[in-house]
Amino acid sequence: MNLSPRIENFVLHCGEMGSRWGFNRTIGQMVALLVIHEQPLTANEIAESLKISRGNVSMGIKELQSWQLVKVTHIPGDRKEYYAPNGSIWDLANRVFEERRKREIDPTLSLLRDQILEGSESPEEEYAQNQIQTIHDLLETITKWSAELQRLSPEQLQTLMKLGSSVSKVIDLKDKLLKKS
Amino acid sequence: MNLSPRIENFVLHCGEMGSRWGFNRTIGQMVALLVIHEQPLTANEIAESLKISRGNVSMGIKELQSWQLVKVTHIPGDRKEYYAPNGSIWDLANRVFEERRKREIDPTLSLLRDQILEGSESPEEEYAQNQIQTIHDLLETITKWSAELQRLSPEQLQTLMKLGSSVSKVIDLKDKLLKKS
DNA sequence: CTAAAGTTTCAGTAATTATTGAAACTTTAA
DNA sequence: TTAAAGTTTCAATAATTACTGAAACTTTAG
Repeated sequence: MNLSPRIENFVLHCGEMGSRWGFNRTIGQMVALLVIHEQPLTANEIAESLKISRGNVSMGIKELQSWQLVKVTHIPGDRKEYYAPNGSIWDLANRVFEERRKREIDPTLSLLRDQILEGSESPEEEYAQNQIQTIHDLLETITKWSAELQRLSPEQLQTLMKLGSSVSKVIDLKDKLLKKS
Repeated sequence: MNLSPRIENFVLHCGEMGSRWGFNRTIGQMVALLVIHEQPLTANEIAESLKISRGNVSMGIKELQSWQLVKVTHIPGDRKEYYAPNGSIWDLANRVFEERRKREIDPTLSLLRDQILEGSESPEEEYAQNQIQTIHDLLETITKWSAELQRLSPEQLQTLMKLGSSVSKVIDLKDKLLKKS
């Protein structure tokens, strides 16, 4: 399994970006490789293509499954496991987005909720408590909004995204709508 | 500078989350501390509160400035530098969001653009090229959309966010609007 | 100009995170 | 039932990233 220079370029880049996207180099490379290949690949092919150990691939697959980014397929008469991306590019991006929300926002939201329940004891903590409330509200809004986006169909999302510079017009529109009813 | 248990709790949590938010533990703690304190703090106070070295604070401040998250203030007759959050919670979140877009999306977008220009040579690369195009389009849409959000006033953004479950209604509305005109 | 107050830098080291590879485990064809 | 094919686990180690603290640098009051 030798990669063409161009594909190798893409795969290596995704490896470098991997850690910024919430995983590590190997995993970034693995996603890239799977996405760019029409046919599913075996663990050995992945290891060979990326020049990494078989064990590393196994751990990577496991991680990618926890992100729901790969699926396993089989070829009749062949007992090897073949791996492929779990859905379209759009599906994958959505899952990464969702998973990151879980890791980056949810734990904090839950801590802040608890802290708000406790109330502020000393007057010195009054300001702190206020700031915590503000952060909490912000995170909650983001969470609700992102859940909302997840609920939209890809087509609706496309429409929304493509609204582009007319977003503010839509907001105005919504205001008018509210006033009428 | 001793922190109350509750504030310490918050600060430590932000430290743990720091790396998930795109920086490191120290920096997460520093932002938390600055945000929770009404008065600006000196570098020494920060070092003492967080029990970290003075040098580490200096590097942290530098990093926070590159994210545009802190501002420096002075007290007349005192030549020490005092640090405070650079704007409201909402401003800070916005900056983090923007900065992360720059680090996580822009480099890839630029690589993909180049790769698309090169075109696909072998037919074997045809599929790869297609996938790259799809990723490119997705990232470009996200970029445009996020620039759009940055342009909205906080109030407009609030309105948009609070649309919540009526987002899809607004999209339908927009469709109707388009058909009329 | 100079010394005191304050800040930054960076080489060395500590802490964390990723990777290998060999051994253990699992599955299946015969 | 067993041995060959395939997969997973995990202790050891490599690679990366973060932190300290002492020395160098900068600023300013007198």
